[in-house]
Amino acid sequence: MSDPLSRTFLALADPTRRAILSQIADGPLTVNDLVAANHLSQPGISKHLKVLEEACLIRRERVAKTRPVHLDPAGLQGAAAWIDHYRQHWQGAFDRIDALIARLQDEETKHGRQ
Amino acid sequence: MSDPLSRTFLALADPTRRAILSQIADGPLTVNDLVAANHLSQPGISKHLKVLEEACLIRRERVAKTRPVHLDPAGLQGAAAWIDHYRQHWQGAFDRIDALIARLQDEETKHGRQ
DNA sequence: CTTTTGAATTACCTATAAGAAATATAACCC
DNA sequence: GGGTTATATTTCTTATAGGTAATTCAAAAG
Repeated sequence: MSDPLSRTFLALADPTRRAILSQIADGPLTVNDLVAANHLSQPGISKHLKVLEEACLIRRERVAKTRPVHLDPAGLQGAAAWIDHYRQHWQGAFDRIDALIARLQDEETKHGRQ
Repeated sequence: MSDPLSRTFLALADPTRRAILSQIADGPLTVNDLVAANHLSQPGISKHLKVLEEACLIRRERVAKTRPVHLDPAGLQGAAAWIDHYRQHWQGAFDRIDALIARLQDEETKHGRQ
């Protein structure tokens, strides 16, 4: 219903789902592994996995009875690209803030001296 | 209620709010400017701005009657940091995919020759 | 002080999300 | 086939999001 980027950010806007991504970062895990790692019911985990899958943040394969869950770079690619597009602006803002802080500290120092 | 990172990603999970960030990327705009730019009611815009502010994605100052809206790098800093932490994994996945594609193309070429 | 304008808040409605519990599907084992 | 295990789907409830309209607040202008 909503656009892919919104789906991706929405999927990331949940601590459990971010935890799942973190847990599969170093290799695939089964749904049961994820149920054990996140004290949540199995249907709850499956629902989160569906959200992550529709956001292209994970992929699921089929190994015998289990469905190992993998990181999918595609969804994160979109989010990272969007953020990168603004990074220069933020960087500019960082620089301005750094400059402001430096200036204030400098003036404070002068005050202290007088 | 939820953690800062979830608030930030949730704030980014809406096209109108991303549009607002885009519109103020090159300089502050007033609420009325944003109402005109996004066909949405004024209370609607104000509600989005509140979400963005609580996610530390914008700041609002007070100039006479108007409240110019600025980008705030703080919120995006958190989101970017989280994503960067995983970028290496995705990059690894990218590389594996690239390698796979290259290998498949190579085999296809061999097939074509035979 | 009254009016006007910019913006925030409230009230309300509808749609969707998150959670648990129950049930269904799918693959393996005997 | 029948049982078991792994996972998905459905159903229900509660909470929250997003939208509009009406009201309120705040600052400026006359």
